[in-house]
Amino acid sequence: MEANRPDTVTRILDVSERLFVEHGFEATSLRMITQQAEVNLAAVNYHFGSKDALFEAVFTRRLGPLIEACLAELDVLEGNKEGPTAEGLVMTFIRPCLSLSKDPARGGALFVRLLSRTLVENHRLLRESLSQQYSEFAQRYSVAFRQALPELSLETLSWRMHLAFGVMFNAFAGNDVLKIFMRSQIVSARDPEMIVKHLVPFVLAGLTSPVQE
Amino acid sequence: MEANRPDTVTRILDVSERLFVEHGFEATSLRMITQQAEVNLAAVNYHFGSKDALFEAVFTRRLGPLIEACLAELDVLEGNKEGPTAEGLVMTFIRPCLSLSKDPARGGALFVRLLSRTLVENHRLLRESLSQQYSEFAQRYSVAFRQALPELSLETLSWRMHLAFGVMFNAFAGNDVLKIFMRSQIVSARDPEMIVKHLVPFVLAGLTSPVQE
DNA sequence: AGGTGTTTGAAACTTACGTTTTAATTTGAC
DNA sequence: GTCAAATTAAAACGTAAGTTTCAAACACCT
Repeated sequence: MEANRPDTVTRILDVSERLFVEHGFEATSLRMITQQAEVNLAAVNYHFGSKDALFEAVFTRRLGPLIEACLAELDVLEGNKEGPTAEGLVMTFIRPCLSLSKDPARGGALFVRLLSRTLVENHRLLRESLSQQYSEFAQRYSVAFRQALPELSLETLSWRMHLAFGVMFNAFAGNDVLKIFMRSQIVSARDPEMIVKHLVPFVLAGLTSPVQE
Repeated sequence: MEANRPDTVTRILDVSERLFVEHGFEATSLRMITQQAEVNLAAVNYHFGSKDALFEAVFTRRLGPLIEACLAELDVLEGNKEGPTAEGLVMTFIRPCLSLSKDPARGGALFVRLLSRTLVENHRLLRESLSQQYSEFAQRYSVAFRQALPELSLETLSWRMHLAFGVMFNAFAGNDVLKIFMRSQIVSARDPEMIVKHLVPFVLAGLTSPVQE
């Protein structure tokens, strides 16, 4: 057929990624996917086994490299003489997200939105398979943030990391709470450069704010 | 039958609220709802018309009062002589959320989670019906934050409000990004008092952080 | 008590879903 | 070119979904 038309598996993954983000897992039918991917209905079950397995495949295709990129950035940062700073740590997460968001070949910002959706939906995939698979990720960041912000108690630091990663994920996913209420939403809310420009100072301020007594 | 057993409509709403949060709109069937609510299957369509209308009813039952409570807090704050502070403004939103979260009779923290889920899922209900219905909410906060933080440019302020409301919603919804990766999640992540203790300083720091050049 | 409008109950209807099956087609090695 | 394996195509299967129907039960007013 055509030269640069991706193969069946890739076409299914690409279309699924987009549709899962747009409509969610449950509301996306295999017939929608196979129709838009221009493949036969049975192709999904043939190549992936089930709709659940397809979802996992869509997910792991992007998450693995993203985590790897963060860990690689952490390696570089920890190679420096002086210990990691909060800003340096935040950027080890921001940069891979930004890179992913700007690369259409890797799904652009789609995957971060999918990740965000899946998180909120509390999928069993995240609770079971992935949680222990990427436990190194959280472990490394926990240790590094303890070094970068030693003046914070363990409880406070855990909470701030929780809040910081939450707001970062949300920002990259383009989740705009205020858009429900506002007619004029932020026009640049999904421009990756703009995200970083405003997100990083916000997160850093929250992370490094002096503890209240 | 029993004395304090709520009527059919209320039982349906209560069960729906919980199930929509747990499984999402699409994955929650009317048969699940009517079974747990101990009402007939046809009762949903009789009282609400459709599953979509039921969802809207579940939603508006809580959102209206929550918005009203925020606006009432804003009224009080704006009645003071000196203009509103960022902290005062944040608290006008935090207090009603906290109050809702602590009140089981009003669904406790369930509704905030439903709101968060619905936001991320980008339901048409939020895009269409509710957006203009509660536009006063965003309008009032926009004006008030402009007064409280006059040194920020309009762009920066919009972004910070966007990020601040995002992290506040997320915190109250108990969305824990790191829980995918960590075995030991924050145990207190859904204790309302703990949320406020750590959330408010974080958000305030982000909102009032000096602008970078 | 009788009668009217409202609510509930049980069943069926239509549709769409994920999956399976079987045959046709294509691919790749010898 | 041939044959076996892998892939695609088309159709059907069983199930569960939202909705509708219609009769029975209930509530309320005079």
